[in-house]
Amino acid sequence: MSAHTESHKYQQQRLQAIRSAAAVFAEKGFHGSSTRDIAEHMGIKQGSLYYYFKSKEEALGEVCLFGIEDYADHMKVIAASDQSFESKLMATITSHLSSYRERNEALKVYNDERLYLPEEKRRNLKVLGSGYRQLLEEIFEEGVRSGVLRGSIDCHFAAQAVIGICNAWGDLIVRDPDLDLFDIIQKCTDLLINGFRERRTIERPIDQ
Amino acid sequence: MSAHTESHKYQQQRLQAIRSAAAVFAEKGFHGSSTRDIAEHMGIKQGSLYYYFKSKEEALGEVCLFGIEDYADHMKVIAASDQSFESKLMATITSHLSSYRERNEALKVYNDERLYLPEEKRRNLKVLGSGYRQLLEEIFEEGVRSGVLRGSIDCHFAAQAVIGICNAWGDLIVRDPDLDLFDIIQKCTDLLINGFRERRTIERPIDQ
DNA sequence: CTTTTTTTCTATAGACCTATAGAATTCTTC
DNA sequence: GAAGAATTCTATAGGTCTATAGAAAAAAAG
Repeated sequence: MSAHTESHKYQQQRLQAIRSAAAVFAEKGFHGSSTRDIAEHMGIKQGSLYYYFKSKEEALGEVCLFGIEDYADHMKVIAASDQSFESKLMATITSHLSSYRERNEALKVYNDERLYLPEEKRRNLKVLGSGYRQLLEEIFEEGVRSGVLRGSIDCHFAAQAVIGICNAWGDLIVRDPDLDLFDIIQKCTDLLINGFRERRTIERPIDQ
Repeated sequence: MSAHTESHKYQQQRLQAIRSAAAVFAEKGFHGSSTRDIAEHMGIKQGSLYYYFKSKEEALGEVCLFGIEDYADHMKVIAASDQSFESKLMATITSHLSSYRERNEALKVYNDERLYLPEEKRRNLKVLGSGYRQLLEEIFEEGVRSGVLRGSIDCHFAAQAVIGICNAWGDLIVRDPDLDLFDIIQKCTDLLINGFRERRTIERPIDQ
């Protein structure tokens, strides 16, 4: 029963444990992963993992939090910035998809496994996730007010659609490292703004 | 070791077993579900389940097949039909989303759990899934040729995007039975065709 | 009603998994 | 380099899970 000085090494290793759990959960799912898998991934023995987590479930909670947290933070920066609607949308998609490619697997775990958390923890996480969606929704509302977007669109639907499409492509990106991230970002943005229909009027494609 | 007369009752019960497995897998995931859960769901004892499946994994395989099969069949009907691009797209979305709401949970299991199947079975399923996407892609190509869609769009991207957005909304639909299916179908179709941008030109909204 | 076949049940072997306890090791600090 | 603290290890209790074997029950056939 250690008195948790929260030493430097402890913090470092705990972070590593979260990363390892994220990688393993992302590949095999929460129930398909064993604590042995996670421990092996970080180069320690199974029992030692419990120095950092009080249970496997706590590990899942930390991974989900890690996944959504700075992701939601990033959204705040975008929402607060002084860009056009189109730039904000593209920045959102870029942030979302990049996080799948580069950052870590925690976002995927948040998306796919959080429902295995106990009710209460899930509610806490939902606050962050809803906050994210809310900010995105407000970006759309602003877009409508400024006349860039059609007045008839449902901003709640729009925000969900962006998140959905990003998660779908995120999964594909994780599975296929050869996919061109920037190409997908552009096409997603283009789709959401312009749709697929041919127009008789000549209009600039979205400027980046 | 029965000689499998494939009696009427056997077939009936096996189908029930697949349905039960689909329901349980959809709720708890493959690794989170036990054979006891599945058996209980169909009102028999755990051991009896092995009269219908040789392993839990085989059950997953059957569920995935069941999920994608008539779903892909339905796509063939749509693709072969003699409708406008817009009608075909809407029919596709309708079929996809309705299957989440009404039919069964097998499609969700196909989407989320098939990667836990052994390599070979996964390849077999991939044929069906790719066929589905292929048909959708061809619908888009036809749309481009007929001038309804912009010539600049990437039809492979478009098909993936449709599938992605349908799966994303499908998950939401499963979790929230109050969502208005037809409303979502219309908004998805509208988004994919027209995008969110305001146009100065006056154009009819998509006719249904 | 008896025999045969199909379906379900009970019981269990054998594997694996989580979480804990206490020993062993490594790192700090004096 | 000795004492104390932090980290990792080994070993295991106690639980659950898959899959099988053989008995029992139900259904079908004669």
